[in-house]
Amino acid sequence: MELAAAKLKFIEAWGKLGSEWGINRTMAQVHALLLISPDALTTEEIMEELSISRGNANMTLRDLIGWGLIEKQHKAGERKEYFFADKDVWNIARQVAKERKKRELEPVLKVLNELSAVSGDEKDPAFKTFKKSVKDINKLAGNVDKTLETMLKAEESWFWGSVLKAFK
Amino acid sequence: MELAAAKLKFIEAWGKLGSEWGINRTMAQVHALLLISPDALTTEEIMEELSISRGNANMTLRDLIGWGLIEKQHKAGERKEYFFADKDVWNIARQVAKERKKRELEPVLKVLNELSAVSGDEKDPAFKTFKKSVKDINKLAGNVDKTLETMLKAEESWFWGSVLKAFK
DNA sequence: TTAAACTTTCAATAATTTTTGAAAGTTTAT
DNA sequence: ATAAACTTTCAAAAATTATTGAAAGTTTAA
Repeated sequence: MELAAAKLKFIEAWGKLGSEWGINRTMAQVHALLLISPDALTTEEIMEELSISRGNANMTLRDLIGWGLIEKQHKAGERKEYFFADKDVWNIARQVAKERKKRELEPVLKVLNELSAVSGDEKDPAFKTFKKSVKDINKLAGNVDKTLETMLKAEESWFWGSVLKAFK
Repeated sequence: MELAAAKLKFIEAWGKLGSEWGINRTMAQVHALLLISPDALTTEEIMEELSISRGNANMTLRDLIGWGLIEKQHKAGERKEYFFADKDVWNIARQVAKERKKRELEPVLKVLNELSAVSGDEKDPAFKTFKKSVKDINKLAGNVDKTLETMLKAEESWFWGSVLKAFK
């Protein structure tokens, strides 16, 4: 396969994966484009490459900056803003994990903790089932949380080395 | 908090989390409802409880069966179908991991492998950057895959015991 | 200060996803 | 065979989410 076709396929696959996991397709595609681009690109170039409007490009780029996945770059003597993606895949994974933990997991954990304090009749099957589910989910979520915390602080090789050795 | 209010809050939170992770909100809510219900419920009861239409309830229940999260139950002498959810949270986590791996991760891994075979000029920065990204993502995905494989086969206590011990 | 170059905003529109509900289909009992 | 009880389908409608593009805003250079 030629590079040009491969790029398109990569961008498409990344966009699809993103949308299946609750991330805007265009945002994933812009990220993919910057990830495989050796140089920083302008809004203009991104609009062109992905056939999207100026407004869409601008909003998507701001979102990606908000996710900590891309940065602005300024070139000497030029007014235009250039954008580039962190190319370190482990950093990307950690950044996504960090943001989703903060935006989505933590609010749910907060609710689950509030729900742990539900009051009712210990003899009522509905009450017992509810409490057990909340408790079990809390326990699982706690383990996920600890693992993510470790991941966020860890070097890639140490992290996977530890995990995979543990499964020997 | 009273049980009735707590149930509503749980169903709402589960629905929100689902939708943020690419799972239909109603599907997550129906799952939440069955998860905290000590008995199997009929389509009628689910429609009533969540204020959704018959068609929606039927489709959602079929989807949940497809995900391996709920099952039909037949009661002696009754025509109606009853639905109940597996209450084991570790089983649920494994089932979701298994399905998403199959439906979403594996197709992407397939594409990434095809993209590894891209041909081009080794001196071209665009080519080098593309290959490196694909290679790095492949490596990360491979580690995720191994970890998921282990998770799918493992008992909860062994799995988390191993993981958390590794991070000591 | 002016104007050109560039970025941001946001109301309107388009696209996608979800839901409805009535009709069609199926199963069971008599 | 019939009818009641129940399930499934799917075209149309509603709701949600994403995108456009022109106008407004900002920055820089002369």
